[in-house]
Amino acid sequence: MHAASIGQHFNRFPVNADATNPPLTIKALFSKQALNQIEAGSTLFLEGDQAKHLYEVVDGVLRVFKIISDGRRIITGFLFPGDLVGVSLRDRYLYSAEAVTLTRFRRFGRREFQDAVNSSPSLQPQLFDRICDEMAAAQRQMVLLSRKSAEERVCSFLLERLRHQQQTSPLAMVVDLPMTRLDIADYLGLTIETVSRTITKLTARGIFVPEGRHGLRILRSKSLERFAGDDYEDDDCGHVARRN
Amino acid sequence: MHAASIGQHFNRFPVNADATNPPLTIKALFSKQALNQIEAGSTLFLEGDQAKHLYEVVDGVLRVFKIISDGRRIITGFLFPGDLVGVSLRDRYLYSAEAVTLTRFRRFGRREFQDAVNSSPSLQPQLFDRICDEMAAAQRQMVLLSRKSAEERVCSFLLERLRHQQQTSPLAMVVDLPMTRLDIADYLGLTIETVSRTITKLTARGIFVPEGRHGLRILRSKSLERFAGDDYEDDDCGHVARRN
DNA sequence: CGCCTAATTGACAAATTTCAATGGTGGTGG
DNA sequence: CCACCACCATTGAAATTTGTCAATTAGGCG
Repeated sequence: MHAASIGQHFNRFPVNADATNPPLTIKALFSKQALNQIEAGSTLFLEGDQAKHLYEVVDGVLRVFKIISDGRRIITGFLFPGDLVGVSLRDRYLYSAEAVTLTRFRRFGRREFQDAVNSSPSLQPQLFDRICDEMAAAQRQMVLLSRKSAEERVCSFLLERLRHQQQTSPLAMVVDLPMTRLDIADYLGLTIETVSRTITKLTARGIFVPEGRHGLRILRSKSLERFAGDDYEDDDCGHVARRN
Repeated sequence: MHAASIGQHFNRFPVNADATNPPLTIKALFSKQALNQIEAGSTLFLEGDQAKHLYEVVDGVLRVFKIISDGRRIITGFLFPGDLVGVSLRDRYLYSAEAVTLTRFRRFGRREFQDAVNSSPSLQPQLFDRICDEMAAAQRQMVLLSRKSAEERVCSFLLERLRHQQQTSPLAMVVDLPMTRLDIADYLGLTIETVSRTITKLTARGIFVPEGRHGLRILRSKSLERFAGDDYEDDDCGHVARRN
């Protein structure tokens, strides 16, 4: 993927937890905070709440979503260990956050966090990087929601998850999906039925095999990539004629 | 709209263009840069290019987009006078930018911009605010693309444009649409035909009347709001049934 | 082992896209 | 100044994709 090759990540610095020096990494900053946890299904905060804190997911998975009229839900993202919740917001949360699974997290007062970042030149680029990642992800999602077919959406999602997992276990070929089909549907802008049918169809084609209810063993990751539909690196310059 | 009530805007400070003091606003920072312009239809930069500059639109309109396989185009945003292009990016542009109309702009080296912002405590919150706005806009767009009907998308778009124009001329009731229907379609994740049909339908309902090819006089802005589908501020908890 | 909920599957409906044709507008050159 | 051309927009009809509604199946946990 293109985006992966783009940025240097500054958030892999060695951790300095020494109390006399300011922390060198955001991770170190959070590591001093108390560890909390919430049950699967419970709410971390609601859209519109005063945004008093920032959160770092330590363990588990969160879903971040908005609700619009007649109860339609849009999951704008899932958050995994190491992710920050609420980096780019002002005084109110723009979305709600719930635990998909039992989730442990640390939190930080927004004001204190800002102060810490502002006073540390080494933290600023890290925060900026995180924000850029968030923005890039948002744009990828807009592409997905705007123009991709159900099949492309599901493949993109699985690929995203696979790649993410491979950052920690490079050889992993089983995509773990702790969230429900409804969560996936609300993330991909589809219905539960369409997600299910698409998974069935891809299974039939031998792209993967289900492994329990929350796992898919990827058999042909190349096909997955091909079906994901973001191969703008294709033949030539990508300025070719378009429909009609 | 909810988002509008959320943040304080720090970018309305009085401009200090005095050469001896650092500029107090991003606008002031840019105001010292040379004015350039590009023709309608020409390219400012391409996705994947080295991101050497940041741009401020002075006059005109830009479209910002990505292209995926088989030439599908996704316009992730339009940029109007006062907007910045490329605040949240690393070393490469994540999207291409083209002029919709003749556009005048100023630009700034990214490195210099970062330095200026980092060395000025008054600029930092301004930049942060811009980034938050960008993120909030991206999320609104995800909601739109994920779950809204064609009618809701078109109404949301027109409302967005109307509100934007009313920031400068509060009583304006004519939405100016300098972009083509294809641009609108690629922004809303629809086809040109669906956009056209939807506009026809809304015209028939007396929501607005066309004024030339690039203008719509809004007659019933309340209806427009109602049809836009983001009335989560409703009576009570926002889980009520709606519309038609 | 059996229940409960999540997931799958099927038949049908609805919304949007696709394909095709027509209409309109603005610009340019005769 | 008008006519024509190119491009953009609109409209219609058919096709396709996805959503909706209604069963049915199957994991996983007590």
